[in-house]
Amino acid sequence: MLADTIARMIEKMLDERGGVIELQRNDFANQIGCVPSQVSYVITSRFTPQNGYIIESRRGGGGYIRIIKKEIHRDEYLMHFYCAIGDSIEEKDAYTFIQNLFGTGLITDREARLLMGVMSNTALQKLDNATRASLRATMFKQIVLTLIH
Amino acid sequence: MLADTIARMIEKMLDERGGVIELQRNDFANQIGCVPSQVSYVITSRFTPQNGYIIESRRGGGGYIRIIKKEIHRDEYLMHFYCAIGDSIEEKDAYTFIQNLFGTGLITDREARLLMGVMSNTALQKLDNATRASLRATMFKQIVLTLIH
DNA sequence: GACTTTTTTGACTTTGTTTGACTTTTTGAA
DNA sequence: TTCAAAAAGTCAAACAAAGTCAAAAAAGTC
Repeated sequence: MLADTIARMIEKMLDERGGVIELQRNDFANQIGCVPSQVSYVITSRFTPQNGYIIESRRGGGGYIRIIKKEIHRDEYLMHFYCAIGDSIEEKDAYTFIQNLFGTGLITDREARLLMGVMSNTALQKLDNATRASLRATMFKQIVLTLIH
Repeated sequence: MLADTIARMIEKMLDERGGVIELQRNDFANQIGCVPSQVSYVITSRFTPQNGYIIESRRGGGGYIRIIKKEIHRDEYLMHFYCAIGDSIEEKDAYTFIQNLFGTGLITDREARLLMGVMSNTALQKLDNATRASLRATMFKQIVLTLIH
């Protein structure tokens, strides 16, 4: 499919260029052999802010479309995270934290589920509530340390 | 019966293709000589998650239906694993177990490290030795359940 | 044979893609 | 300063799939 092909091309370029590219819509479309608005379509449907991209552009002579792949400053974010943990976390908050890690792409879907599993009340059912919560905090710190690695 | 014929075809393809196929509903229906929704029917009635299949699809130009057969070996192995866990595990044995999961490709390197992290004596330092060990067992069972998913 | 469940079919809906015509913004030359 | 050319943006129509649903038909069950 055309749209996918174009998306792959853009991704590859982003990879090669360290996360920022600038392209001229008409030229690019021409090169591919498609209509210019197809390029717009691909960009608006795939390179969205939700997916971690920033788009900037300018019209007129010498115009361009700039695509930037947002890269989260992992370690910084993680340190921040580490500090936010405190020394006791409820199951619900733990889930939110994990969702967050997933949301920023620091862990995968599966990792999220694994971690929710081991932190669930079910997994920790042997412990009383206070111990559970405090344990989660320690576990979390351990996770962050592993991610910083 | 039509539905069964189609189901057999799909199973055969899955077999030949190592458990993953992608098909275009209209083409496929055409090839068989049936109406497209018949294909949908077969998929929803036979290739269900309960039966160990995962279905993914996309509409629109270049759309497809992807059918994935979950490995049974995996689940079998995991059940075995689950039973082997017992109700108490030392740190060292936990590591061995995790290494095992990694060795058989059931978890990734990173997942292994994350899990070792949360199961380490460090993470569980608040607890006395016996509780730690028993907790690890519960956590492990939770992990296996997540992996079976 | 009456009743229930499963299958078959086709009409209609929703989602995703492609294309082209038209609009807006920007630049540079007369 | 004005205007033409060069971009990119917008939008809607046409097309390409897959999804849904319900009625009719067939197959089972007792």
